[in-house]
Amino acid sequence: MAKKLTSRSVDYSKWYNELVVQADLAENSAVRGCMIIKPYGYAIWEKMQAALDKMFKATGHQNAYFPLFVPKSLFEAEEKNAEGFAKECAVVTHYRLTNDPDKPGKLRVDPQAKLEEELVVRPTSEAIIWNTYKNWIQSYRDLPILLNQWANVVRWEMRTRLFLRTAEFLWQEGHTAHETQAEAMAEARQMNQVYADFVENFLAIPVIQGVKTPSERFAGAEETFCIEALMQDGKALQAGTSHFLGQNFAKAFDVKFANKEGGLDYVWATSWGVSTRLMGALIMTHSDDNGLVLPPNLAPIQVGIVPIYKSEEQRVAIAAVAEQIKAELFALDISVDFDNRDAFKPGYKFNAFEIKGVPIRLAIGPRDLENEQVELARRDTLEKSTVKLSDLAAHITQLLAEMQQQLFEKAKAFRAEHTTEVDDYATFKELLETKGGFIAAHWDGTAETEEAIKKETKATIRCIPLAAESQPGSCIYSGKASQQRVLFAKAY
RNA sequence: CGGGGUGUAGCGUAGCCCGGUCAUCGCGCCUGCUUUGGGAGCAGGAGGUCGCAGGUUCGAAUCCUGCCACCCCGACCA
Repeated sequence: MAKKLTSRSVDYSKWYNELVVQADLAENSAVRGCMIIKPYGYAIWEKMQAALDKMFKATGHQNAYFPLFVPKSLFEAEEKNAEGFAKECAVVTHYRLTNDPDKPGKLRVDPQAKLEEELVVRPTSEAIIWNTYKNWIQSYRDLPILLNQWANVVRWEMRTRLFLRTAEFLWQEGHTAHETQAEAMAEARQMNQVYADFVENFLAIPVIQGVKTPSERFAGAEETFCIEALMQDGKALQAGTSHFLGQNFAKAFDVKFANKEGGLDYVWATSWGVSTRLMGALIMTHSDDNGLVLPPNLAPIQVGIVPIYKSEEQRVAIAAVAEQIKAELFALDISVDFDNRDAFKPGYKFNAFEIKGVPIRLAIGPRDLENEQVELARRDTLEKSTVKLSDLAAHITQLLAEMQQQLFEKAKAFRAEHTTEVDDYATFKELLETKGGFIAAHWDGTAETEEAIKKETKATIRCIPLAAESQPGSCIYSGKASQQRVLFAKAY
């Protein structure tokens, strides 16, 4: 079962994997590095999708869908992007299988069916989309294009882990085209802000907004904005990115438009995405030794009801009350699961709801019936209380909102405790090994220093925070002058 | 692709060095009874080509050879 999270000595990865399985979210597939998302896990993803989609629409975006396959010639058009992803591409080379003459009953790839041009399974869709935008854009009147697609992508990573890094994953990717640099830059910033709002308000995970250093930038981007979160084991997790792509893709795919002055300009671009990795962030931010803890806004089941009875008569009477509560909460748009299965005992059901992270659990027994009350247990604090039936709906409505807020505050307090300003390299190294978390330190701005620190400590610059005030200092590694602190951490 | 390791029931495992009632145990599953306010107890039961293919031997989960798969460490990474 789960071990203590806070101890540095535990095998966190084991804890994480066990938790994912126990909470019934996902499992490894027979396909290498791929993941099967189970119904309960997918329900959470759907909630994320719904909330994000609403925010995208509110900022003027529409959904569309582009092909899974990218012809190699298109893929390689934007050199930096192609180079960045080349090492992790799945490639389709044939389109047919045939009976194997040497092994009866077996199939082999038909050598006759070799594709004229290989198809890359998209690791991201800039190439195929910009090849399309070329045909859609002639004039400034065609701009901006503000599209998003919900899709799967494939990145053939060496090492995989449920939700955090799987060979195939689900995500949304926004791809926008603009008339001016300023407009594209504003879009990239806006979407990073949308991500920050979403993750903080729905997942209850506090994030730091920042920009990536050149070496950590998305392949093909001129600026990468990101939101960085801190997990309970002190490691950082990149939760979302938004890229200002400049005119790189427009130039690679020759996307020009006639501007208002009658000249011809290259289009300015952005792309932005978040993935099922957010599920990993959710798990690692809030969960405890008893299992998953879900913020009410994302919980597929917000209230679980457990009946406690001895006789069939009691069971019927309790079910009547439970159904009534369920109907009342349903009318308030609160999702309820009344677990009336006779094959399981109450203790088992308590535990099952706990593992799944159901925010509020109600227990109703004969005692409660008599007193017109229920026992209410909240998942985050594990506290129990007794609530009168007459007050129940109002109480739950308020409590759910409160829990959402408190989970966020708790995570924020944790992050504050685990963010340290450091001015010398010895302390920096020691902190990484002991306390972990974010370390705000001065950096001379060179890739060499960044690389050296990474080699020596495994810590990377997570981001240069947008909100940071300028503060002169000297680089912890080289001692050279620096104008502001950046955030270092070991990361997933 | 380098270094290390592991394949035994749905899952997790013992046995392997030292061949011979060894196919072990736990979880899960099925049946019955008793239970039900924090993961039930007892009794009975089902389920395994011991990764695959050869070899050595009277006899192989165990020894040998070759394959295959997976895991961990490194390079890579949302």
